Amino acid sequence: MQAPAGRPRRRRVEEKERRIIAAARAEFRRHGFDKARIAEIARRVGVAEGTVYLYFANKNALLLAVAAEIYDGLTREAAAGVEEIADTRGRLAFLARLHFRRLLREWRLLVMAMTPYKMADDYGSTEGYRLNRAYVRVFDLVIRDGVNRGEIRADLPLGVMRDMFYGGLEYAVRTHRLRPAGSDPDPMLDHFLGAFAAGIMARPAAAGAAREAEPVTRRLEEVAARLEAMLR
Amino acid sequence: MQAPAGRPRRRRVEEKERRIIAAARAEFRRHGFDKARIAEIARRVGVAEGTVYLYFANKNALLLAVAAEIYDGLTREAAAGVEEIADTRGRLAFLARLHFRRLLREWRLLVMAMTPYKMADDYGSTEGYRLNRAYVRVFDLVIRDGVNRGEIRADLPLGVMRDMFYGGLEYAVRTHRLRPAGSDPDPMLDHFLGAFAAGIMARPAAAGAAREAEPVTRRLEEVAARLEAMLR
Amino acid sequence: MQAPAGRPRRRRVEEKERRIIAAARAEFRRHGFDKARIAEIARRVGVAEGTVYLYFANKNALLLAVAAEIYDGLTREAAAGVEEIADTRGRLAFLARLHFRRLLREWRLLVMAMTPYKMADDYGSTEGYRLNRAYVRVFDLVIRDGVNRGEIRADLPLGVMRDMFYGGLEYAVRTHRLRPAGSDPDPMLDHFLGAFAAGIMARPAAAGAAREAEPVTRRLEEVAARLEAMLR
Amino acid sequence: MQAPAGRPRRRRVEEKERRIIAAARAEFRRHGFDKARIAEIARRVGVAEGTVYLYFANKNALLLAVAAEIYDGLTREAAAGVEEIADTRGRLAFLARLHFRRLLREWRLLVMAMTPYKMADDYGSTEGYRLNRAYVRVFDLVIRDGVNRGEIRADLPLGVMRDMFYGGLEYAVRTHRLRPAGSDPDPMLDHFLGAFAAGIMARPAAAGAAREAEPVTRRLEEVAARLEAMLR
DNA sequence: CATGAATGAGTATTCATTCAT
DNA sequence: GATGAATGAATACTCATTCAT
Repeated sequence: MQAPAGRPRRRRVEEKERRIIAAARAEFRRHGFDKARIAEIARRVGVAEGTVYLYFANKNALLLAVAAEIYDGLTREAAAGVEEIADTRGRLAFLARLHFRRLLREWRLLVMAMTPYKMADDYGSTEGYRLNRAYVRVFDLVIRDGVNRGEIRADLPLGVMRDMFYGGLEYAVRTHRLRPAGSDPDPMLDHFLGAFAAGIMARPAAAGAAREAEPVTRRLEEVAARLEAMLR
Repeated sequence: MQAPAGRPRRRRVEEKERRIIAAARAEFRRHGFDKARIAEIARRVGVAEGTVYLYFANKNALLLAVAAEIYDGLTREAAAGVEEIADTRGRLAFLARLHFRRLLREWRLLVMAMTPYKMADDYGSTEGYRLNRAYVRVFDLVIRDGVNRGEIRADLPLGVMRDMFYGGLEYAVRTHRLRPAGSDPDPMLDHFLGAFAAGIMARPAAAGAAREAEPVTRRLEEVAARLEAMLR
Repeated sequence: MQAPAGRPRRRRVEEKERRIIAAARAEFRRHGFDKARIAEIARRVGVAEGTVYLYFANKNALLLAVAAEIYDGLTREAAAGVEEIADTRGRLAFLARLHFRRLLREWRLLVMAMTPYKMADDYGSTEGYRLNRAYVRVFDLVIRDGVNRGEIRADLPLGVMRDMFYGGLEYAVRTHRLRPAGSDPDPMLDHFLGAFAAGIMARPAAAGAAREAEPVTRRLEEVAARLEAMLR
Repeated sequence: MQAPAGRPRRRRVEEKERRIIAAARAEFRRHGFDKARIAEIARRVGVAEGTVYLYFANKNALLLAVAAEIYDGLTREAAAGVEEIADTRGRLAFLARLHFRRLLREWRLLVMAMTPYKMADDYGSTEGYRLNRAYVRVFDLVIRDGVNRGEIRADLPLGVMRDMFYGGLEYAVRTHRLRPAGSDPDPMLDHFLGAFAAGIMARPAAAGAAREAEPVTRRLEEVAARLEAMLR
């Protein structure tokens, strides 16, 4: 009834791989790719340097594994969250917030993982590219679903929306990082989503007219507020 | 009786500085930052390596000077172009195309010039940041002007629009680079502008219902303007 | 009633040893000693790396086994060929051609097998040395036989002839390798043998004057032999 | 009257190059190529490691420089010695002794320098090959001169003689190294030269006969010496 | 202003060999 | 006998930057 020896050993191997990735993740986060030292990663895991190379061909492969782990997590969270939300707008809000938060919290690591390292010209054929595709597929599905439901404009190429969404979010994180620590990003995200939705959502006739009037009424309210202030 | 040597000497110095920057730009473009060699830059200019250090404190300063040159050009082109266009939408189209083209053509150099700052924790206090601010100020003016004209929603923070615009464009370039060489980016840019405008414009003169609402909102707008004038 | 397992098992073991040597030979030939990888040898044989070390103490021992195999083959061929040839000159011609061809064909492997010993200070106590001795013994026997028959000068130390023969041949191969591929080495080998024979043969039945001197020297030789016999 | 600054600096540079080569020579001799450490060479010269690379592109270039120095010395000595000797046989004896002694004294370094390093297949296009050619050219001239004087057989290709000469000598050194330290190599060298000369020298009728008798008379003299010893 | 020789820190990677199973 | 995961030593080379002239 002894379990075949292969199993536990195999499990130990997978366990070790995970620990190496975890250590690498910490090291990359702390020091960036170039200054991360394989020796330090090995030391943390408690193995010899050579052992790292039994699991990963080289430093780049290690970064890729870290990136894959991050992307996997992101993709899973994104997919799970989307499944629990019914309306397109809500789904986009969820994806935006998820992406924004993760990017903000692990800026250095994620930029490193997402920016094709060293601006490779062959990014398209990269493993990193495939990881990215898998992640944004969740976004794509949300959009396609929204188009089918008539909520999203059918005339816009998906790629344009995607670039505007994720590009805008990345820049938004960058901007947010310039603000004092602890600033609440939610109002900004609301605006972002508002603009993005306005850009891509189909306009049901009535709602459209109402929305067009929105800024004007808002300005009127501002004027009113000022008048009130004067009278007080 | 000594002729004022300062001028011509100064001119010679500036001339040499320009030549160093030009050589650096070529070298950075060809090899990227890390593999660019100061020695090669000096050789091209025809000076000793040490001489480069009389003009620039270090390699980073050299990259910064190159970036500054690029940004200056961009900023000038952007400002000049905007001045010749009357309507906001046309201005944005111009800025988008300009940015897209430059980024596409000098992707490596521009990403290089921007990436270190992306990851830096003190980006806000960076010279690179200041260069960037000067450049996007053109965009900001276009937007503010558009808001004043009532063409652009007044409720959206400028920063959100800016991030969506430039973030979206950067990602669009990245996407475009994955397509076969020579692909025409214009249709995509049109869609991008369409979506962006729809997101931020107060009245993309489009939807039928919206059009009917027009007289009403216009009258409201006029009322608001008069009230504002009174308050000022 | 247990069948004597030793035999077949032993046979299997020897079989595996042979296969390892064969794989090592191929690997060494292809990549040279330093770049030959034990792992690749094991893979080819279809055993684990550790298994190789059950048969050979280390990489050097493996090279030695390969060298031994080569030397054994050479030695056997040399001995067999010499046995079938009657005259000394013909025997030397055979040995020269055999050595030349083998060295030419397996230059890299054979130089590799010999070079470490070239430089080692303890070459004399080396296994490689013993292998070499066994091989050149065939040459030695030919020479001794030739001396006994009066065909070869008795005054020359055997070692001198041996060094000239094999040293000359090794350099001849080296020279031949510089010539265009496919060049015919035979004319060169004929000249080599001619010069070598002229150098060591007692009477290259050639020069006229030498023939006249023959009776005199023969008589002197006889006197010397008699005196020597007395002294012994 | 100040000497141009270029000179002494240039002289210092050449001086440093010499010192690096000398240190490398010592290091290579002691440890062989692979185990020689650039760091140690730099330390001995008293410069930084990087400085070594200002003078030599890499470790191989350094070995080549050492080899060149050795070859230059050998070539010069060989040429000078030959010039002072009139007869071909004497010249060959000189060259043989010179080569033998140098090879014996600096066996490791010279084998390293002479053996095309790592058995390169493109030895023919190697700088090492050119150095070697320059050296053996002295031998070639001696031979050609001997042929012109009628002392050396005109029917033998020069390459054959060269290979036999230097190949034989290399093997002779190897053999000699197996003998007890301090053994006198001269008798062996005499025999070597005797055999070599017999192999390549043209035989003037008379001299030929005398020469044939030589070994016999030598043996007679040995016998006489032993008889004398008995009578003493 | 200009030179250019000298500096020296800093690390990924390989692979023969071992030994617990 | 066989396995194969783990070990760990060992080092050439680059190039931005400096500073004596």
